[in-house]
Amino acid sequence: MLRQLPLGALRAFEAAARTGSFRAAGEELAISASAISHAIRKLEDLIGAGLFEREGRAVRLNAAGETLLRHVASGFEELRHGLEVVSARQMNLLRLHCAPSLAAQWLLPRLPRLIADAPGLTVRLSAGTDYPKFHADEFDADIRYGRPRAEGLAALPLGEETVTPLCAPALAARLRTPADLYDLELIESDNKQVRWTDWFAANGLRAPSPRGSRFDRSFMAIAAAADGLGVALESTRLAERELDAGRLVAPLRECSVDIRYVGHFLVYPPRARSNRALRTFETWLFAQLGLTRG
Amino acid sequence: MLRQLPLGALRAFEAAARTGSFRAAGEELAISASAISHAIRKLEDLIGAGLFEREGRAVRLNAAGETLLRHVASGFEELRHGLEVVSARQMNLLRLHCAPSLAAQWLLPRLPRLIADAPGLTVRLSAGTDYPKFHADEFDADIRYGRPRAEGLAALPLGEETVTPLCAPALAARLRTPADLYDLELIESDNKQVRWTDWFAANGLRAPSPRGSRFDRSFMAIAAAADGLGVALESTRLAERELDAGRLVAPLRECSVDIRYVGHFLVYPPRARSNRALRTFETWLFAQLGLTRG
DNA sequence: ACCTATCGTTGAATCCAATTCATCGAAGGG
DNA sequence: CCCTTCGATGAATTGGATTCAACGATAGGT
Repeated sequence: MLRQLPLGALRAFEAAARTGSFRAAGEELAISASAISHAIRKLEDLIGAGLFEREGRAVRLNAAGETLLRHVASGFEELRHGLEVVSARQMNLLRLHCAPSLAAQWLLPRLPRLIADAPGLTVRLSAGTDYPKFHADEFDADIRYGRPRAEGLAALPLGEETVTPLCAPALAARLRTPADLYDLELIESDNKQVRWTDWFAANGLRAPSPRGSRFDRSFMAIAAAADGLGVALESTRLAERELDAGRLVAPLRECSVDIRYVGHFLVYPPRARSNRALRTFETWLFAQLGLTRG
Repeated sequence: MLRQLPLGALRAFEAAARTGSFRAAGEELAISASAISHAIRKLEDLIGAGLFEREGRAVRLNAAGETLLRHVASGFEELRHGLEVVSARQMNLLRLHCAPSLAAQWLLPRLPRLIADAPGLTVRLSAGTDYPKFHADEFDADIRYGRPRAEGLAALPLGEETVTPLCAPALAARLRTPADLYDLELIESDNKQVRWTDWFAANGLRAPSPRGSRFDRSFMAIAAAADGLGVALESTRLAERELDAGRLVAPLRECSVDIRYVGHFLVYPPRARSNRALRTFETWLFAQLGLTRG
């Protein structure tokens, strides 16, 4: 069934259709324009219909050609990607997707350490809120915020994080008790599981009506808080750098009830168990978090 | 970028991986087993890793091979399918998807007439309740029950249908007024927009509590009614054959309010406008239904 | 244990399909 | 009007895919 697939001709067609020129296609494939012409003629004879409109010395795809191009392009892309995946596995490449704030605040600062700890490992990191589609084999693993709903995926909780009010040192003097928050600007983070309402409730207080800035990324809320814009309610893990550098402090940590919860998960398809790069990374990640795997 | 895709080797790999045998792969591709061996060795050299485990005279895919096979299989399938689509267009083939009951009750009996009316046209008909995915180019058009939600599709209403109580002639004697239905078995059709409740309401009566048989396909409800199992509430278009043959009658047609509504739609992607087979079919379909297009 | 059949491997030889070459016509740009 | 660029075409060529032939390994039968 695949026996009579004119693969070479299809490759020539793809290049010609994409570039819109036989000459350009030939250059791309390092063959002559004549070869492209022959190949496309062969295809057209096979299907019994034209694929290009010849207009003088120019060529333009017709409807059938457009249709064929869609299929052929995605088909070749799939082949190319398949080879890339198995090659990547061999070269110890980890294709990692990560929630944006954790990537920026926690993972990126540690990448040099990872490279040092795991010689030969190379990491390709993508940050985004979209959920990567593992079935398309675009990524080996994902660190995501929130428990994944999808079935058939391994999801390892990355330990508990502590959520507490954070602000610049200059503001901390005005913060002795949770009730002092009523007088300050509260920075709200969207898309988070723990919000100001929850924190006030845990401390037996009514949350004030919404005011202050809103951000839809934790790292922006943290940066805003460090700039003195107000008090952010964020995970100490995500604010680790600012806390260590003294740009942020957690003034109520000793005199309030902080919220602990599991925010992030390492997720990958079961078949990735055999991926050497991922195994290396998982071990390193859990060690960095002070966790034992399980 | 596609220049160095070893297409021939990938084809050999696909056959070998699928059949699990180099010899079988060779037979399928009409080349020798030796050629398969050479091709796969070339692939393995290229990616720098093995794809098969050699165990004596047997070969078995390893993890990398499994991964590559998934991609390569779907890639070739896409190429093959692309050629099929453009070839089909040329041979005046209409790949039609259709709601099951309309296909069985209305379209199938008319197919001989279509073939006669449109010489050279060939039809491939699939019946199913699933919505065909046009982006995968599996079908040229769909006749579906209910207005389609999807955007970016042309959806032509196929005229109004009349829904009225239908039963076998033997039962019709006991049906003079809508109220007589209280004494008879009512056949309920699931997945329909018009149900007994609606019909009774339109006739100023309270619907009796559910009793009688239930079917999830109209053609089954119609067959059951023709067999004397009770009274079905169905479209006269779907019951056309049984009504013409006298196996079913519509006893209340003259003394009740029947429900008229648009149940079926012809749906296709905009690009299909240039499809000759579809144009032929659309013209024929509207003529059969006594409709003017628009 | 022995024989036989089957399967995959390997390197050299072979061959045929893909490609090039040479030439042509057509169209656009200056 | 000349010059350049592009694609088409058919015959010639070439190099990469394929076969060939010999070999090792394994399984099954007797």
